[in-house]
Amino acid sequence: MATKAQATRERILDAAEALFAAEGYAAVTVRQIMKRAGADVALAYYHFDSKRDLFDAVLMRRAEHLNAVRLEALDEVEGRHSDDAPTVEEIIAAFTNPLLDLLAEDHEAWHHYMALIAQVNNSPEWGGELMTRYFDPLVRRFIEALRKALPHCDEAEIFWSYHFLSGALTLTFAETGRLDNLSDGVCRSSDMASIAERMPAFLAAGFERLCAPTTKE
Amino acid sequence: MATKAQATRERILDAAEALFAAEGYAAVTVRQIMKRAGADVALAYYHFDSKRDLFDAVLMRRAEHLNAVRLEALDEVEGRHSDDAPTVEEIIAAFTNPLLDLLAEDHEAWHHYMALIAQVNNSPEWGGELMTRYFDPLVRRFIEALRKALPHCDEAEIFWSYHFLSGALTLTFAETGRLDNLSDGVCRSSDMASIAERMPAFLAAGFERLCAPTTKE
DNA sequence: AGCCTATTTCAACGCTGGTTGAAAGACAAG
DNA sequence: CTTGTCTTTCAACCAGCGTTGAAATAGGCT
Repeated sequence: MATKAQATRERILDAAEALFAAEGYAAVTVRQIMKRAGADVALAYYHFDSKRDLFDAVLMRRAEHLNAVRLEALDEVEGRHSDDAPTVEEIIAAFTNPLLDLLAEDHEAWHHYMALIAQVNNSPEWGGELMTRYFDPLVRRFIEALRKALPHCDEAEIFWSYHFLSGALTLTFAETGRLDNLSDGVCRSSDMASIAERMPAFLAAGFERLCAPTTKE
Repeated sequence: MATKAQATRERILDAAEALFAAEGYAAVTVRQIMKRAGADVALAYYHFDSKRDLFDAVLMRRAEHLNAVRLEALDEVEGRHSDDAPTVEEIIAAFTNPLLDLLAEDHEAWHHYMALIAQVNNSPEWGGELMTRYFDPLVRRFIEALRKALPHCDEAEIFWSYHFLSGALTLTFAETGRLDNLSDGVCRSSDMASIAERMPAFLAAGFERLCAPTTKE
């Protein structure tokens, strides 16, 4: 059992996660990471192949857990509706609530991770490929569920709606402080209860409006 | 008329904009920028104080124009409604349509700019401060207009809704290719007509749902 | 013509980046 | 105690970074 080495490996990942989240991949040096982790620089290259490999490991580590709990939440919602389909808002809540739970459990860690994901999602260099690699299977399951909840809805409307959702979600969970500045303190980015109350409702309304058979021929 | 030097200055800004948009501030070197601009490295430091100053100049250059045309669009919408208030969707369209117009005029340039803004908006390091510095006056005007269109609505609901809008908008205009991958080609990030048809409607529905006096006491 | 200023080039400085090879330490098995 | 493997440290390499000072060029005044 290499439990001691595993622990340092985790410390390295934690340090890298925090720094990458705060300043972005390129702005952070391996030396900074290892200083924060309290270990020698060269040790990074014992546990990981390269800086880039370390970055991938940071992304991977929590992606698996996150996908698992979200899948569970979706299954739970679908299980509650054995005959009818869940509402759009319920499905979206199954997508966002697990995040809120994880943030409640360990805000520090998951907050860093979410801030990092927001940057990746919005990067032309990485957004296309990395988000697809780490999250696509789960997202496709959610889109499947949404399609059932909106049976008369075009495929394109659902994909576009999901894309709007993705942008709103990643920015919101990134907690950049923008909202705090803009609202002069009326709203706080870190107020998870406010997010839980508002985000699923807001987004569900968007889905339903786009999928309503109104103006389009 | 320093028209010749102005032209090189613009070429430097164009090159910097494209590279910063594609790879982020820290990943891009001044040498790369000047190579793309077809000029000597040192010339960057004749026209700008530092790499960071160049970055600010890139952001500033189009921000002013963008704010101006958006303000014009909002004034135009409000002018059309001298007695009643414009609808939420009209106001949001006044926020997004100018972007679509600019992209139609010169896609290359404005696409780079939007991709850059998406990264800034989602960065904890810059999102709070820079977005506030460059866009706040305009955003506050829009929020004012929205407040009039939703007179019974809480301030907090409007700020949160705007925040969701901001995330959806910046990711969408960043055109990262994520949507293309996810939808297996059914939707294309670069399809501006699809955005124009769907985004204002989607977001307006969200605003209206959050501001509807239903469940909240 | 010569001059003056605005612009552009050249060559370099000091420093830090990611990365590595070899040596040292820890520690379990024999 | 010795051996061997896993983990950690030390010291260094070299390419490339942001930045600068001084020299070259260009182009409008007088």
